[in-house]
Amino acid sequence: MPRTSERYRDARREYILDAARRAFARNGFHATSMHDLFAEAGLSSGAVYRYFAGKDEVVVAIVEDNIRQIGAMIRAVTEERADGSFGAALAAAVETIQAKHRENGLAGIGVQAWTEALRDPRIAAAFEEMLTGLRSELAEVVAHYQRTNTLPAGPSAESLASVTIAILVGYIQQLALLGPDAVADTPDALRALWPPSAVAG
Amino acid sequence: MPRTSERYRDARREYILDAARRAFARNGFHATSMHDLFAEAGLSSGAVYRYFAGKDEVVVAIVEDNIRQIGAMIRAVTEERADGSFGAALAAAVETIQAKHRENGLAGIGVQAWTEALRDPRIAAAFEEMLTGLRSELAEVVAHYQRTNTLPAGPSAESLASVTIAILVGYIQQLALLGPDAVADTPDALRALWPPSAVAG
DNA sequence: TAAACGACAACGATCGTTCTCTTTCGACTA
DNA sequence: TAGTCGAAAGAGAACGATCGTTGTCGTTTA
Repeated sequence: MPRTSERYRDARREYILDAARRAFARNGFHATSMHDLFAEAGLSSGAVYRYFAGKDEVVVAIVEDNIRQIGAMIRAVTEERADGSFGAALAAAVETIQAKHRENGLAGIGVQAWTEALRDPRIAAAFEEMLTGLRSELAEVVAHYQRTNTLPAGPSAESLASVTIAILVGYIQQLALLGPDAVADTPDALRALWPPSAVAG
Repeated sequence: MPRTSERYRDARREYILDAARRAFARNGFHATSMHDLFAEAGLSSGAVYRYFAGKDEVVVAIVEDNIRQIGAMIRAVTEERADGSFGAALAAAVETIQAKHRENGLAGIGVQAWTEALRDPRIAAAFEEMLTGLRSELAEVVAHYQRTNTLPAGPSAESLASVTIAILVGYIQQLALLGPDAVADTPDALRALWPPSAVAG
């Protein structure tokens, strides 16, 4: 077996995915042809097709990675900031997303991924898992702020978690469509909406 | 000139757009071929191409209409509810969007439209106009709630308007990806977050 | 040295679009 | 008012281009 170490194959796969991410971020999933991808990667069709069964598989791999990235970022930030204010945690999440977007077009891929979820059951399932899982995890964080009177105690923690996710999703959309500068003041607004020791509800 | 009244042509165009909307909501912009559209409308290619120069023009027309619809709904609700609470206005907007989505798949078309905006300059311009226009209009509404201490006075009204738009955009995404039932409790959460006479900030 | 890797040409299918021909109907004329 | 003409509307076959994919053959390496 020549050149067939698992390490080699994984690295090659990742190399192709990196090229695909660049091409997709530049021109979109559908406007990017496989030939465009071959050119971006500097590889032949044969090389790429040895690692991916088809274009759909490349797209799914990229989307699933995008979902994991965003989910992980939100989880990490909200959990490690659990001692600060709710607004500060949200602001930190938003700032992390923005920084990542500047370096690899995270938001654009994300918006395209939502559209793919409407059509591809695998992607839809990945999103449903991520969104519902994130909602129940955020619900625990939110419940903490409800107990400290930063957030109203009336509504369920899950419903507040949904609104939290909506804010982040909406931020990603504006990041992709309007650019980072247009939403540069969002973190300030979030911190002000839910400051360290406010009492709402 | 046979059958050439402006009324007839407009009605015909609208008929084709209705068929396109159904087909696009079912299968997505790209997975729907022109032949699918011909079948859905019960027309020949010649008939459709007499009213639209190409597929892109159909997509742009649908997207621009979708943008207008959503923008108008938000404007109407937030302006006529300016006497109630901020949370109630947001909840009403969300409920209006949900009702419209149940009847014509508004949210799915919307999510797809965001992706198209990344690639088509005409759609990008339409979105930028809509989002920035909506932001400055919502800023006036928001400023009113800032004066009545429902919203914090610290951040700019524009930045709070951006967060407001993010909530609505994020809600539309969840509506499209998870379905109406998964976000049925969002209105309650919004009303609780910004109740009639709360003091925040 | 055998098996995996990779290059490259080419194929088959799909899809958007066009072209030609027929049908329909409003306007003008006798 | 009846008849005719011409232009717009519509049908449908077909075309050309694109694109994803495959198959073959040389190359590399454990």
